[in-house]
Amino acid sequence: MPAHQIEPAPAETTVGRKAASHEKILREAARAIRAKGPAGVGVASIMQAAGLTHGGFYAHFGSKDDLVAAAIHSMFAESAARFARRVGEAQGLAALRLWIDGYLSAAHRDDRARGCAVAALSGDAARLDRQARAAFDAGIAGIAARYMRYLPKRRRGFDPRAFALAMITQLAGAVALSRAVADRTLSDAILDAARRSLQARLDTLAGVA
Amino acid sequence: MPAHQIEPAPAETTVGRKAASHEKILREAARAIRAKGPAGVGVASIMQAAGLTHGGFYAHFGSKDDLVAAAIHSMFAESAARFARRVGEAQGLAALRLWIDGYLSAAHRDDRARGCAVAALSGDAARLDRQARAAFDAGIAGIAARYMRYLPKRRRGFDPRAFALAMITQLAGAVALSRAVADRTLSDAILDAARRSLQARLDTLAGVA
DNA sequence: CCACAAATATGATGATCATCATATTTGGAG
DNA sequence: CTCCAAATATGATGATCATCATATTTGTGG
Repeated sequence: MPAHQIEPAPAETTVGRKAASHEKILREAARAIRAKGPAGVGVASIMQAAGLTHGGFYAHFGSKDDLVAAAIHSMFAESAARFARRVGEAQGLAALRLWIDGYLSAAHRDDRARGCAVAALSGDAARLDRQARAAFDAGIAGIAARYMRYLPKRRRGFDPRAFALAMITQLAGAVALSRAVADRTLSDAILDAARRSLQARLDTLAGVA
Repeated sequence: MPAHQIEPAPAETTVGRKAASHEKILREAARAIRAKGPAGVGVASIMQAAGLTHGGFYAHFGSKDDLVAAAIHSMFAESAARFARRVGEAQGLAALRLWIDGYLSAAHRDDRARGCAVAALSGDAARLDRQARAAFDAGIAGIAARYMRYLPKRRRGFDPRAFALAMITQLAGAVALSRAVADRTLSDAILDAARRSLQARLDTLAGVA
């Protein structure tokens, strides 16, 4: 019964083409929204990036707000996949160390369009509509849960959830600020400071565990 | 020779009125830009908030971009004053502890229009013009210098500048994310986690110092 | 091979916005 | 008390944008 949700429709068929267009629009929206902000990007330019014209948009999404919410959802799904790919077989704190180094890298800073949604959209999310904010909240909760799986269990003096949340804000805050400043040296120093601070906190955690 | 820069012109005189209007526009711009983002606020609505009509704007600022840059400059000046007022006579790490608790409070989260420019604008700054970004960079450098004055001196294993930068990103990242999430409980947990993490890092620093 | 329906394109519409040209108000000098 | 210049207001202009109505294309079943 759920087979039709899994099987992609043949690309040749009409319905398959519509689905392909839908995905393309979503992918381009996710890129553009991260790069220019939800308010900075227009429906027409997203459609053009997807190789279509603006008029057909409303056959795919009910409104721009709907698109933004769907795009945010897809960004977080992308992030989960990227996390899995990057940490690979690493276990425990070693996995988080790998993730932190990639997150706080110049490459991530310089690829806003494909980077983490939290770093790209924390400043804008508060101004979005209910749907989009719900997608954002769900994404944050998912990231916190993911980090917690690689942290020690709760015990006296250690709260894994609080650690995970503090880690998210340190990571996203550092990347956001490193993009905000124009001076390259300062930007690099910000990433480096956050990386060393977080890795040192993991050292402490390892020592106690 | 610099006297005329200090003496405010009498409010009754024509030139005094213009200066008063200028200040009012700047103040309202600083509020609106933090609340709605630089792209989310229009010249007309700022002028209306200042009790004027849109047309007179260009007698005060050369462009909206000029206004944004000036507003960012004034936000950081405000922040410096707020810091001094809040920490009062406190010295060393105790001063930073006071500041951290105020920064990571629900009151700050809920007053975006008058809060820290870093938390409000980190996500938008990268999209602003040269002038505005220069004002932002200068503000960040000023904050880092301020924090460093309350930290131990540089020594083996401790880099005050790196600590200050990591602190800025943790603070601003946490407030930005606490505003982004719609769920109040999660928002409170984010602020609390960041506060505990930062205060614990200051504990470590005090132990070593 | 043809006609229908789904997918996409073309082309409005009304709203919002930065900017500017011109008109009106008003404090203060004569 | 009158008139000038500075300050502010009124009212365009052209651009961009979300949305929608209508036309055109195109794959596919008959």
